[in-house]
Amino acid sequence: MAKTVVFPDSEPLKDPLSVGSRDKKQGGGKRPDYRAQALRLRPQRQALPIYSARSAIIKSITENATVVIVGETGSGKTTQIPQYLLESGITAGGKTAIAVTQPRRVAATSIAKRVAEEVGTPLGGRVGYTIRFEDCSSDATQLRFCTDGLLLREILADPLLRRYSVVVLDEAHERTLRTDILLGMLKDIQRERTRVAQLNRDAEQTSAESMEYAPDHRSRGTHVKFGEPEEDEKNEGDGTAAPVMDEVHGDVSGLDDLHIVVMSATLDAERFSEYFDKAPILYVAGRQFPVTTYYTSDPQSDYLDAAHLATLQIHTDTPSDSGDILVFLSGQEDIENVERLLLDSAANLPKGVPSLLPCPIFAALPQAQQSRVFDPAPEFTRKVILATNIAETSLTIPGIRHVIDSGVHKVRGFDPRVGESLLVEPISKSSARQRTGRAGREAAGFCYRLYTEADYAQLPEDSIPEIKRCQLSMVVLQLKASGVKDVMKFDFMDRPSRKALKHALLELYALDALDDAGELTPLGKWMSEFPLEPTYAKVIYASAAAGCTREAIDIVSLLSVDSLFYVPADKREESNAAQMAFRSADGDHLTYLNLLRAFNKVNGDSVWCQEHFVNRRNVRHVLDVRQQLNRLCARLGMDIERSCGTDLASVLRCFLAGFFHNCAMLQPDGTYRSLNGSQAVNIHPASSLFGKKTPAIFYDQLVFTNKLHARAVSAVDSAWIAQAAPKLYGRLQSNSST
DNA sequence: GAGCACTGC
Repeated sequence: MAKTVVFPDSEPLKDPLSVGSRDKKQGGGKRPDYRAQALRLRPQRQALPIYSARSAIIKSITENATVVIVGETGSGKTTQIPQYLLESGITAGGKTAIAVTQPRRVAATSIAKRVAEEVGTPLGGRVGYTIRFEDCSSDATQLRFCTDGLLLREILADPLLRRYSVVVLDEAHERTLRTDILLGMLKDIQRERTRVAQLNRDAEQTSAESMEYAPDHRSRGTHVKFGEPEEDEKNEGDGTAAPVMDEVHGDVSGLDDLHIVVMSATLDAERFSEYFDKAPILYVAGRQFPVTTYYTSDPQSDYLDAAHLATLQIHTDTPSDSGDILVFLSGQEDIENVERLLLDSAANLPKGVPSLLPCPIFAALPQAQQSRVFDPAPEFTRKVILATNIAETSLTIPGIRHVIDSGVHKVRGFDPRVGESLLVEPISKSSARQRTGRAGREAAGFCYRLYTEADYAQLPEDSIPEIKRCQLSMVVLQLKASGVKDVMKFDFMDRPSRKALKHALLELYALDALDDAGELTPLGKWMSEFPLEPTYAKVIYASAAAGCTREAIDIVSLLSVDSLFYVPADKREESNAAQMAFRSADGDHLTYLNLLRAFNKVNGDSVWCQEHFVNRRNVRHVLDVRQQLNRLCARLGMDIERSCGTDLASVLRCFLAGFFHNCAMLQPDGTYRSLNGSQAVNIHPASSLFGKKTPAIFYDQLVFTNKLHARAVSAVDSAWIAQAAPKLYGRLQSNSST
């Protein structure tokens, strides 16, 4: 079944502009000479390892419903295969398009740019990209790069993905939550498209007057009214209306089969192949420089210490022009510790040894400091990049020849009984190989694993797919909204536990997104329109009746990033003082709101942000989310300017419509206990309510690290909790008066 | 007394 592609292929590439329709905006004289540029890049394209397999790849994809392609780093699969498809004429002269999904936004945009250059068209013409907040595509776009999350949203609007004849899933081996949902849904869509296409072909043959399609299994749009949510619980919705084919599938005449291409970097291709009914697997050789791997002879009890010593050893034993050092650590704390150790040692290096410059990089680090890893090191200096997993896949740092692998990373986990966790765990073999590969991007390199070879042998082959270790309420809502009746029977490539699925169903039921029969309610359908966790969508819904939609949208947007502030380890006091300016006695939600207002007042001034330890990039992301939610809410008929003014208690109250499960009460001994599980809950030290004895609180999330921490906490009156969830907590008395 | 990485019409 599996075959290796090594066929020579002498067929020259076609003229990029002679294939398919031409771009609309031509002429005018001033436009850059795209064609000349494409011709210039052609020799590079033809020199890629994958080029020799070009015709075999096209043949396999056009002849099979699904093809799995394994290509190592540097094979060129990501940029070339989409172009081969474009050249193959699979888009029926431009009537249909090709979608290529990426797990990350930057990848989608940068690859689209590169491919547009190679094809010889302006970006947004025949080749374009679409990511959240940014659409660089047009009606002429036949090759669209997008994030996998975006294609998922597209399925909600177009359940059969009618505009596409091919969907390419890149980086499928990463098994992100969205890749896994896409895999399942695409399999479904492919089956339905084949059926419809067959009917179309039959109809063409017999020219039958009326075609009959099987009963529709997808739900139709319904609407939700605002103003009196108490009253319209029951009599809302039109779910019983007779199905109208066009509303569901749109025009299906002429609809053809959907081709799926699964691209993966590792050798777990067999599993993808099995999942897609034994789809053929093509292997494409990559181009990587050799990396020599070393293990420690004994297990290391302290990997921070080991990382520090290994760095010094490499630095003194190899010439400084032999490349920079990249150290993989688990998180900010690790990184700051190793940085401190290195700075101490760097100050005491023997004479004649070049300087050592530690460069930390992790997601929460402000942009300005992140970009330092890309700056060339000063004269006679070697850079040591101290990184989290961010350097494993998300960004590639040039100049790296030495990799030090601690063998650990932090993993977000979820268990319906224990809740969410964030713990340091050993990495997988494929992750270790990925880290190693980072030393061989530009030349032969070295990888130093801070664990023994025997330990390596014990590591799991692959990490557990995200879908098996995260909350599923949003996944389930999305599946329900795209017409999956029984999520327990959905064909997941890796099935989440029954418990986790049930937990999600119960959560959605509690939020009134599902009814007694487990069917999507009109409110549930409404909530699924939001690119948000269902709890947040519920808060926005409740804000209409509470008269605080403005504030609800603001705060929900603020909660969509995980660090509004950046606190360097050595400036905790200073930053605490600076943050007092925004602090609300009611807790973090209103503190964040104050921050947003202050940020807007100074127009996001970067000096102001620095002085207040505000993460500017993240607040700007908040503004993007806010704008998107504003538009969506306006479209759904909400009054987005409806504000509660100074009555901010009503916003907090409104949050309980989504967060009644996330409440805790102060105990006589000064600790907190959660209302739903009676677990001991600790207010996170970064919270504005830390150390305060607030009688009743609700929190945005509960995460176990070394303790169970409530992050983003606000004070509430327990009577509000009783009113938000009378069946669960109706007995609670108010704690505000007296 | 302390936060891995992503994503969303």
